[in-house]
Amino acid sequence: MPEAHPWQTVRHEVIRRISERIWPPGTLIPSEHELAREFGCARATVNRALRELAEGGLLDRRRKAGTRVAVAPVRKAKLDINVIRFDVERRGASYRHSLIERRRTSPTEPIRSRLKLDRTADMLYLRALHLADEHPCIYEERWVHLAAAPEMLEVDLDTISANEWLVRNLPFSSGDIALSAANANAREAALLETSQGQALFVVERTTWQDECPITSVRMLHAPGFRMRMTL
Amino acid sequence: MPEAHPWQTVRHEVIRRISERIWPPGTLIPSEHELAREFGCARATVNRALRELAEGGLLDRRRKAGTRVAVAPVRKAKLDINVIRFDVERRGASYRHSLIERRRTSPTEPIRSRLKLDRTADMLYLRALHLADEHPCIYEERWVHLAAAPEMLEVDLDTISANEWLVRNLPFSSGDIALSAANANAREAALLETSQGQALFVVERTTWQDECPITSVRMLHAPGFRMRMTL
DNA sequence: AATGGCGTTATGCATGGACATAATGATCCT
DNA sequence: AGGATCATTATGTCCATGCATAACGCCATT
Repeated sequence: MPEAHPWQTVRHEVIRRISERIWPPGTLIPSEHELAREFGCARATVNRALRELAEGGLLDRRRKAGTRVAVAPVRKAKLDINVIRFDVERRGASYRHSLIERRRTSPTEPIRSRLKLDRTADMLYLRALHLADEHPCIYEERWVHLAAAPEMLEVDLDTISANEWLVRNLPFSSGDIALSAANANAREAALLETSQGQALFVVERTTWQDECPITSVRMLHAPGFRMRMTL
Repeated sequence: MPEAHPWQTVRHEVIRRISERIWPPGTLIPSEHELAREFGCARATVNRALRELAEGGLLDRRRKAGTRVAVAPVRKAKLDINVIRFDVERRGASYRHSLIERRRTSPTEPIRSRLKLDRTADMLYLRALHLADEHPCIYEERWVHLAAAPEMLEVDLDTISANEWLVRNLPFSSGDIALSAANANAREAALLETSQGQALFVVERTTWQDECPITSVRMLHAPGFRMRMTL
């Protein structure tokens, strides 16, 4: 495995020294200057390597104080949030989605507080099913803030899912995600072709553009779903 | 909001142009050279900003082809994986853990295949409960590969949890995580002080050091648990 | 019309120098 | 002794420049 780029060589070597406990947790490691001399490269190169490792949580860096190996590393796992259709098709299944309900209405109280809107807000309430090879894989309930996405009214949601339209047309700047587990109620069980009480994986996502809420969605995954990530 | 650092100014401005659809999805944005001229900074500075945005999934960059706004952004959510004790204490609760079982044994078939070990592997099988304010919040079943962590045999697991000891003493280089939902069986329900069939949030994590497996753990979270992340 | 080669170009990375900033630790003053 | 001050130092960031590499697109050849 030839390390073509110096900064990757440095990163790799630092990881090695940490994992082999040459530099145990808590150790103050040499300064960028010293490492640059040791590896025979520029300080900026060492900096790039150390910065990446610090972002990953393996190192703690503070000005003047120096760089030390994280004592109790808060590892950062990365999760790719993809368009649902892609996830399904990547698994080799055919994708289809089906709109169950589409209603223009004002938000319920929980949604109002979550999106920081008042009762006069003009919203679209959508319920839809995502299918893989004609089997339901996700049931979603979504609220769309029409002031943030007025074009949404014109979109043919049988052709393109709200999920995909929003991702493509409103690149959002921020959002938060909550993952949990819940027992399927009768309606949810029927839609997902499973039985009442079945444990479902729940993803709740709210996205914002600056301070303006765009959409909030609750997605129930069919039994057997596993969300994978690496760190 | 004064942007002290040029590269942050650039990043912020690019985000603005994307979110305000001045550069709609798919657009080929100006080259680093042009942006550097426009912002009156060095190309390296523009590069830093664009590279970060590309890592976040908002831009697609290819040599010669240039940089374009991602059409269907695969957003990257970041999850902080902390030591359980910290998570509990940060919520203001008192932490305690309790070892239920500790057995030196050879791995079961599923574990063997997951960790790519054979039946002769020397392992520690642990079952433990993590409590917040004396209420169970996580039940974990863990396999530790003793060849990778022989000191584990000497550790007093009533004093420090396996979770914490491993994180502190074996900074791992890689790992994978799978999240899912499962119905509690009778034993799990009893341990977590809930009822059978209750939907539980399940985290399965396997960590490796280079190619050598260290530990594989299945953690069942008590009802009501929500894992939060931002993107 | 299809194919193969080649120049052009945008990004990827490196260098070496510089200044900014923050925190440490020693020194000085009260 | 205690507190304020300041030089030191490691990281954070920047710049200008250069070479490396990948890939688009033109062009000549087949």
